Amino acid sequence: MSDQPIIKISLPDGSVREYPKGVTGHQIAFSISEGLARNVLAAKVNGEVWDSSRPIEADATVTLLTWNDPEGKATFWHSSAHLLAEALEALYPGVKFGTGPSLEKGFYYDVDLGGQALSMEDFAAIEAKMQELARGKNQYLRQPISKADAISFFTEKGDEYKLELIDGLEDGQITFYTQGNFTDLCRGPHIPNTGIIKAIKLTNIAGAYWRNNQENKMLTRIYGITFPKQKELEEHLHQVEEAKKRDHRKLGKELELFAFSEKVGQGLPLWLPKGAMLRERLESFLKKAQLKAGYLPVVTPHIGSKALYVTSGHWEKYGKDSFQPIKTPDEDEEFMLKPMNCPHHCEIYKTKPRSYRDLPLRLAEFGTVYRYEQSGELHGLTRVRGFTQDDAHIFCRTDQVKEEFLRVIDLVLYVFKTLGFNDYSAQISLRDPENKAKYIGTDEDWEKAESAIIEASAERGLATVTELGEAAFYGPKLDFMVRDALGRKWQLGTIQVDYQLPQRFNLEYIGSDNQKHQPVMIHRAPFGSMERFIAILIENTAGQFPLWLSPDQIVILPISEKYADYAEEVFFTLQDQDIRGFVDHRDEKIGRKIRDAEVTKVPFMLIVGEKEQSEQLVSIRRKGEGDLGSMKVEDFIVFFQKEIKNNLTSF
RNA sequence: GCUGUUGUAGCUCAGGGGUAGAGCACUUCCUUGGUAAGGAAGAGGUCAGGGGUUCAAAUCCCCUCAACAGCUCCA
Repeated sequence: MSDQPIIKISLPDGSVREYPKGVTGHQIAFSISEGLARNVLAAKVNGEVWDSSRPIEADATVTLLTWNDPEGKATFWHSSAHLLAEALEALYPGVKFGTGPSLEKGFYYDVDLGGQALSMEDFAAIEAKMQELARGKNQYLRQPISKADAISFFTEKGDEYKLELIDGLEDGQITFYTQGNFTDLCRGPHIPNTGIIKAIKLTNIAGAYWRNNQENKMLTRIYGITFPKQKELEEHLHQVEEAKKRDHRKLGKELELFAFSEKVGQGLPLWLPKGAMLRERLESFLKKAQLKAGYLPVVTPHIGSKALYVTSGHWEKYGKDSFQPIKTPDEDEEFMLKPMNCPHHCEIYKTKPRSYRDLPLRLAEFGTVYRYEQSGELHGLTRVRGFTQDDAHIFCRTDQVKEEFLRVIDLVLYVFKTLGFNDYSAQISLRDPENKAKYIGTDEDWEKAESAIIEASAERGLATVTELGEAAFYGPKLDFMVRDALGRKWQLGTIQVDYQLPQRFNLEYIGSDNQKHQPVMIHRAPFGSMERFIAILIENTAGQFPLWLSPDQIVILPISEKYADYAEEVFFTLQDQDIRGFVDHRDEKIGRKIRDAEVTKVPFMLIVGEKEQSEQLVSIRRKGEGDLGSMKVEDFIVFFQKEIKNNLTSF
């Protein structure tokens, strides 16, 4: 009616429009343009995402969400999960449902098929059913429901998982959503109707524990992804294929960087010559920076007596799940493969009395450690059982913690920047306030350590996310997380403040007051581990490493065997300038040699034939770019060294 | 650790109850070639390992190991 109350809707462009009370997101969109109305998937009302069909009853700030908004996609995929569930219920009567959320890319639904096995071969039929249901353009209908009615609905259906979820919900806050013949317990929101879902692909199937708890039953998790257009699905699948080509396990084999052997053992990488050279370069790069940053190198053994880990607390915490103790001919004598370097470093600290003038003491070691990771966790070089940490422990006074922490952040950022790791996130990992028993140490120490990390991160302007319950058992951490080619997240650099170990090892120093004090320890590793870092480096660069790291920097390609001597001469000149590579003496045509050099990702090809030999030149070809013309060998050396200098700045 | 899938030549993969296949790589020979694959011949496998069914098993069944995907874990 004309005297309907009016409400004010603020839109993202700053405009404020008036609509009758009860207007929906869809109606607002329609008043702007028909095209927008067609594309609206949901509406963000005062910061909360709503169905675009839900009436707005008061003045509000509204953002209309489309496929271009992350929240629009999330809604689309969540609704797709419901569509999957509807298809499953149609094809597998009696199926029970766990949860079915959207993901960063796609969605899943956890289901219990009552012992019936489902495989990827069944996907085609399920996808077809989903397509059929999508074409029905069924609306997603929201329905608030009382707790009692919700319980009776799912009791009748016999779905104990939904009943368990309802159990944790508050009466009056419960909603159901129905599309077609399928009704689900769901907070929403959803897209207007199933017809918007045009392209459907089920991608994977795997087990997942109910409510993420190992003690619970394992459900079948079905993953999928959907798009509003077929073309977008095709593009997505293409991208996934491209990403697979960057997988470090594949490239590591192809480029002969590392290998695994069943006989050596699971999760124990073998570094091949090219990989070892790459790794050594990375090590010396960091060693150089650390020397400038005031670190002192130390070297400690690969094993330590069990007593060392009893003192550190690692024995109690991880003893059962570690490689088991090494015995000696001496009864009762036991050693452990070291799972961490810190206890050894604490003993180095204790080799002499320390004065406050000695602090901070920064002890650095590329220390190889061994951890018995769960077999299901092992993954290429990113999760292994023997790996080398670019470890260091900073022993300092309480008043130096923040300054030291800041200096470590700077070092980590330098490392990341030099290696082109721009896409990282900084995560502050604190202890789980609900479960303090998992950790050692007093509340006071934890609070001091946690605030030191939070302050230092803020001071360096890091964009951080905070995760509760992710701390190490002895202290909070600042972790630098990156993603691999397939989008999985891994921790690389880490900085941890620790008040516990100094206590357990009775570390002390004499202060200016001539009294004994306890130092604070900072554990830190900019790479994290050489193995994982190199894995990510391989994936980031697709195996095309920066010139200074490349195992072979140049290859010399003689046109024929007649120029072999000249090729050797050029090679030795370059080798004298520390330029790495080899001469391709094979009895092949130049086209073939070029192709093989391209495939093995050698940055520079130096072609030598009659013309080059007679004029003392080399013809330069850059991988991926092609012919750069001819130049004198000396000029190439200058050019080459300038290249390296440009992307390898010092700390 | 759990659930599922997979395991055939150095690599990528086809095959499938009746003597083991291809391409690339490798070896030898021919070719001495100018900017992304020259030609020919040859060699190479206990079909992951163990057990079972069968006249016969690489193939079917069971166990073990490993890899892969996800979950759980991660000092």
